[in-house]
Amino acid sequence: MDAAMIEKAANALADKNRMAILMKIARQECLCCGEIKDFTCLSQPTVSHHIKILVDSGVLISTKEGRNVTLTINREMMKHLSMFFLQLS
Amino acid sequence: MDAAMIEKAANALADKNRMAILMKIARQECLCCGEIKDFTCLSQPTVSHHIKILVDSGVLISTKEGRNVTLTINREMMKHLSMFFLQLS
DNA sequence: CAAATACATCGAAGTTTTTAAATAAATCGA
DNA sequence: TCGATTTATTTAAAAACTTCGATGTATTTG
Repeated sequence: MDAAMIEKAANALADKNRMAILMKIARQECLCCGEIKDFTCLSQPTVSHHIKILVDSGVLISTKEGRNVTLTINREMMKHLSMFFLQLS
Repeated sequence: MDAAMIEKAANALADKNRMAILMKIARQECLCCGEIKDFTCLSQPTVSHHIKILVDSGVLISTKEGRNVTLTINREMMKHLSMFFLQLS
């Protein structure tokens, strides 16, 4: 887990809407894109864009189920992030 | 430590140069702005701008000593960040 | 006090990001 | 197969960010 990966994950969380999506999924265990669209006040393409950033950064994991995409927290990434900041404390 | 504070800290680390500054300070214990300017390839106003973001977000602590500003890691913030991600893991 | 040093602020240029409408692609149900 | 549903992509505009030169402010030194 080098600085570049931390930076990428940080970038994914450096947005109000993406942070809200993360917290929502943290509470609900998992959600699909449509549910995230309903939950936020964003358009479908915008949600798709944010989801892509969260998944590409490794913060979320997406699994396609039929025509739905289910999103869950990447708990391994959360562990890595936790360790990174613990080492700086 | 609410989501808004995490988001702000994440934003501070969502930049290559700011992440490099954090890692440098982590290794060197503390630095002043001039040393950061030398270490990076950035102009003095740009360094000042990045330092401000890092300090305002709570990631770094700045202490004025004469005409120098010394920067250290805010280890309490690092602990909070570590705990936040641990809870999501 | 004047000059030098260290950092902050202002203003502007260039780049990136966020956003949504339009459209495409894939999948499901009838 | 056809229409509906779900998500992705393209495109374009607006907002935000990064950067640095010029300038300002505070502090130290001679």
